[in-house]
Amino acid sequence: MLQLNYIRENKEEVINRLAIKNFKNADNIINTIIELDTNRKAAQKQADDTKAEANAMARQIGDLMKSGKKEEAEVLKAKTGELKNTEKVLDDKQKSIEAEIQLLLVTVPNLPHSSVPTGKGAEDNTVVLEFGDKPQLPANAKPHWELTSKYDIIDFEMGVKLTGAGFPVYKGKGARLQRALINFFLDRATARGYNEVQPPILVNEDSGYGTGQLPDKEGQMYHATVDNLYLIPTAEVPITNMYRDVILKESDFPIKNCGYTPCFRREAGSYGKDVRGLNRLHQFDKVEIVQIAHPAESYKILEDMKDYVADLLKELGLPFRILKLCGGDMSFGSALTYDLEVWSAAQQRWLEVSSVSNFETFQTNRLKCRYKDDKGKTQLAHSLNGSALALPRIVAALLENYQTEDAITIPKALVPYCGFERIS
RNA sequence: GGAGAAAUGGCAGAGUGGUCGAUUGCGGCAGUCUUGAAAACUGUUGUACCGUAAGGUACCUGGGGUUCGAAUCCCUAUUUCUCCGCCA
Repeated sequence: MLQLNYIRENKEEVINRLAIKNFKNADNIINTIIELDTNRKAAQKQADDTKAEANAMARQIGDLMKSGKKEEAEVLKAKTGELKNTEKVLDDKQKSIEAEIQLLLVTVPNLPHSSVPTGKGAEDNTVVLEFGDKPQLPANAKPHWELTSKYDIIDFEMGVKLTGAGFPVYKGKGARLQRALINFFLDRATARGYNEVQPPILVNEDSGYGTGQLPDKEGQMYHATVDNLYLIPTAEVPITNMYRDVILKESDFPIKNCGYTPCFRREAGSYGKDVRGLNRLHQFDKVEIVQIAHPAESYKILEDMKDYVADLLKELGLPFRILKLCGGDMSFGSALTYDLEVWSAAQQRWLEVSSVSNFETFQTNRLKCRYKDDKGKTQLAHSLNGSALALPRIVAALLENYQTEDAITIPKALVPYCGFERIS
């Protein structure tokens, strides 16, 4: 959520930058918000003045009572009735304007960073790095969904029986590979100074709002309605919400957390070949890295996070590329996003395995995550997060890229974690 | 799940209808003293909104109510603690 004061003071700039995100009707919405805010201020002034008057009168009545002047007190009491009514009306007015502002404000996306390229969609993203050689596969190379059944390591049909499509059952060395990847990712992250946390995978409504999944992406989360809890779509939600309503000290920075959780996404509305095999699941495993940063440091940190994820892919020996997303392809809350995609050799396509973003104050404004600066003033912190990494597509690329005639070779870095060198 | 108790500022802990945004202690910050530090002493120390400012308003877990006036009384939700039950 953008800061109202910032919108007021930088109206033209806000409208121009929203254009880069292809946000429709920005001019109209921003002007309406500012106008409503002006009304709100006037309403608050009136309400506050009325309350001040009522408070003064109550004090007077108290004094009169104490000094035994009951009749005078009664006279004043009679006067307060009208004041109370006015108070109620003005309060309601203020509240309804505030609600109106809020309703509009949550529809406005974050402003893109000045380096974000313009563009409409995925085709306009900038490739900032392409790394590694695409492997030459044997003539009869198979896509991962055939390999998984050939070696009996992932059972999609069993998942359908137990739950439904998009909930695979990992078996034998397939299951072990999952565990190996999770441990590998967590070990690397902690070695880089991230503090490992194991958060709940169900969160309440407040947390959903805090990181912005609610209200707009309500339909994308599984909702346990009996207790009004949501299954997390990413560990970003609980880990970032740990800093909801928190005032930090400057010396607390940098705050680096990582965590493994299963992630749950309804993925309502996605069908077709993109969802085959491991390409798109309803439940999957992911290690997430999250930082709360000093605003002056956040872009340096973003680069560092991006480079860290790239290092993971290098260690796994997967060819990858890094994209800087254009305005039209960026997520709602992000100011700058790098996507990391691995080359899936049998599918002959890039698969997104990580998205690393700086949200600047967009999340922390809603979360009320602040710090005291050197002048003792409270300021909003910056929040950043990235996948490091999501498992399914990594597994897909590993299986496809490392396949031989009769086996799948495990990359060196993973062997100590797997306890085997090949799947055959 | 049943019965009872409780929730106050960074922490501890007073406050049971009026001048309480809240006594006090600890912690934090600034200063005095000191070569420096500690100790001691002095001062200061929540957040948000409105206002150029003076100042005003709101917040004592959340929501609602009683009252001229609520941290204080009532209702409700949540959480915590104790006892009982159940249980990985």
